[in-house]
Amino acid sequence: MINGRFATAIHILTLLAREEGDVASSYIAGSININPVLVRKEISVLRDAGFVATQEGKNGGSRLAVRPSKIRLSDLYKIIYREGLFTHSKNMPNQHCAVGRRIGTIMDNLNVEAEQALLKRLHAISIQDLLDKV
Amino acid sequence: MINGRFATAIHILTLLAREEGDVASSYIAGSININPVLVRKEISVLRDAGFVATQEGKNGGSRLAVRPSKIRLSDLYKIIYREGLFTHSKNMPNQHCAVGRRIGTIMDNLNVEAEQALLKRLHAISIQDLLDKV
DNA sequence: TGTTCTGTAATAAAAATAATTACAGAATGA
DNA sequence: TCATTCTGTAATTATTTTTATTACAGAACA
Repeated sequence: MINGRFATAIHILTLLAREEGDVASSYIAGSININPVLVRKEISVLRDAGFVATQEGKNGGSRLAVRPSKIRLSDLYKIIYREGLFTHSKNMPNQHCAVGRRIGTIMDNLNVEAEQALLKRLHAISIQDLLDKV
Repeated sequence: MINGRFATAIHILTLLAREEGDVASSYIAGSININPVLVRKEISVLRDAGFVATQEGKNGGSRLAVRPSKIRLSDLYKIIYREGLFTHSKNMPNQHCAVGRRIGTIMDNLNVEAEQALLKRLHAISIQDLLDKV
């Protein structure tokens, strides 16, 4: 679902987009109302993607590394749902049944279609757009 | 995610679309490789929606109640994800923070946008279309 | 009237998410 | 220098969600 990590990432980035200096993970966690460790983990993903920069040590924290208008939600989606939002069931369908044999491929194609539709829409929305709504 | 119940429903309907008479839940469960009770539960939802008809008792089972071309995946999606695929986190964000105060509405809007994009695509695909691929 | 289906409730097991604890290392500055 | 306050990350626990199982009443049929 689009919540969970995706919502967390959006919240983090929108918050950072509004703040001047380095923002501590505990502060961000206080705004989202989740555990600071989860924030740090998500930030490490965002950092790997080049969206944020982090300063360790006292008075440290994170800040945006690019302009908010450069962060599209489609990028975020791809980073976070690397393995596809619409994942496989791990129960192997019955291969002796014609439908069971084909359903895997059918669902795969469907997932691709669905994700493409989603990404196309998310591509048009940036963190700046969300920021404008705050 | 699009799997789980959604994939189950699609599998059930595609199977029923290929079969002549009433199909038992245990047979369907054997094709999907899940528990028959889950199949019966999902069928009860599909029945409430008017897509399938069920015959109880010996030699009973389910069959399609409408033509496969009349069942669009967008309909299925709506039936199954009544409360929205992209649901809320139940942690209330910090209302003393400007971002925390607005993020709920922002995510709600985003979810609507995302679902609309998804539904638009799913609207163009029917069970008949999937059947043609089997 | 026994057999074989369904419907559904209740419970248990498994998987996915989120929270917490713990601690080493980095930067700061008194 | 060294106490303080940050981060990063591993390990564990707790919670929630999803799936599976068990159980049994009722329907239809031969």
